[in-house]
Amino acid sequence: MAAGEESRERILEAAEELLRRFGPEKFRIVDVAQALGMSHGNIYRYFSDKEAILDKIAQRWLAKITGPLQEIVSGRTATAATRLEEWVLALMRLKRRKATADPELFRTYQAIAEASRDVVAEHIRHLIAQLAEIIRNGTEAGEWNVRSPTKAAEAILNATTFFHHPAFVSRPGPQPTEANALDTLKLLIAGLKSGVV
Amino acid sequence: MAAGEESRERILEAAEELLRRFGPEKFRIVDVAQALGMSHGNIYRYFSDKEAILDKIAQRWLAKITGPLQEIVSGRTATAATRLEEWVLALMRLKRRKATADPELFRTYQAIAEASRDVVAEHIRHLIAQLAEIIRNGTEAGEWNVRSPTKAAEAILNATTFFHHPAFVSRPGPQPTEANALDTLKLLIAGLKSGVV
DNA sequence: CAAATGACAAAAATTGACAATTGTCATCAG
DNA sequence: CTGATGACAATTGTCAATTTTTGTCATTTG
Repeated sequence: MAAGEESRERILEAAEELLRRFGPEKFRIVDVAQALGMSHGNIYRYFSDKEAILDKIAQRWLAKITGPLQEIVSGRTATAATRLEEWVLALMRLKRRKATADPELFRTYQAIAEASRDVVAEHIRHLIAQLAEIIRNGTEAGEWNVRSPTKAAEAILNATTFFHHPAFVSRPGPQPTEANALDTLKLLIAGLKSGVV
Repeated sequence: MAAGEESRERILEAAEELLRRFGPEKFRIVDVAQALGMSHGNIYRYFSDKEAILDKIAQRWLAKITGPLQEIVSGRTATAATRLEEWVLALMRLKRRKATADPELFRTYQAIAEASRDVVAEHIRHLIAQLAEIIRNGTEAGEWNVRSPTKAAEAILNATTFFHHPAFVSRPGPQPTEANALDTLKLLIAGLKSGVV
């Protein structure tokens, strides 16, 4: 392990623990230091500031989304259409499950992710890349007729935002159903055949 | 004018003026009363509470969106596909223009609308009804093949949320372009031909 | 009698003094 | 020389006291 990497790791773990326990607004650098039995000044040897710690935690959280989705991208057993549907539904379910199981914690991660704009942008690029791969597969298999898989992937991610974006998933009140998502997906998938993108 | 309607109207006008000037968090019933030279207790003869005033203002604001869109719905000159595209783009532009022209004021209206959940729900039903009409026209004209125009309308409104929802329109940072919206719309419109909904 | 007042209790917002937190850095320990 | 400390100024958060605002209602006005 590279020099200092272990300390970085310990700090992140302690930080995440405190974040889960007390939420983002009561998250204190001094408390992280105390939990580790070190002076708070020392934390700054490993992270430039509080934000850098939160960025890293947000990054790890988002990786727990793209991880499971990658299996759907790589699992080449089903048709591309089925995988695309499954990918979107899985994204929707992953977010929903976390939001329902522990709304407090979900809002915590949502808040820190929202503050880490670059981290989120990278996450979105990753999601688009995954979707683009499924679309490319479908085109190569003759299932669809798509000139620009990346453009199509962006269009589909944008079009399904309502179903999986944390801002909507954590909204109070009635949520859209999977059936709603499938209606939208059916239209989009039919569109992929037609060569418009 | 029905009894008391004039007073209601004057109160709403004064309230909106204060709201525009000082924003939603500094909006005070007592100030509305003072602006009209009446005691604040008298306001409650016309509105059950502060929320009722804000609901009404939100309702009027949202009506300024559906109004212009209705012209696209009713103007039967172009093809349904063109009108559907124009309708979504118009919705996007209306929101964007307001958000860009005066971000502060946009956030004010957004905040009060967000608090008036029933008013927003009604607005969304209205939008769906407008879209459904365009879709019904397209189906009757043989342009598309849609069994349930309302379902299709919902699916399309959901799919374009990212482009016109106030929460996204008022987000800092880069906004999706009209070209992005058109990519999504092309897929959706192609889907309408295929009879999947 | 419809329209308006103003006094009132309860709730909510504001203030300001005080405490805690952040981030830096000169210094220390091994 | 790397890792850690603790004292420090500046910023940010807390909380109880105080003020303002809300919503009601018995009473007044024209």
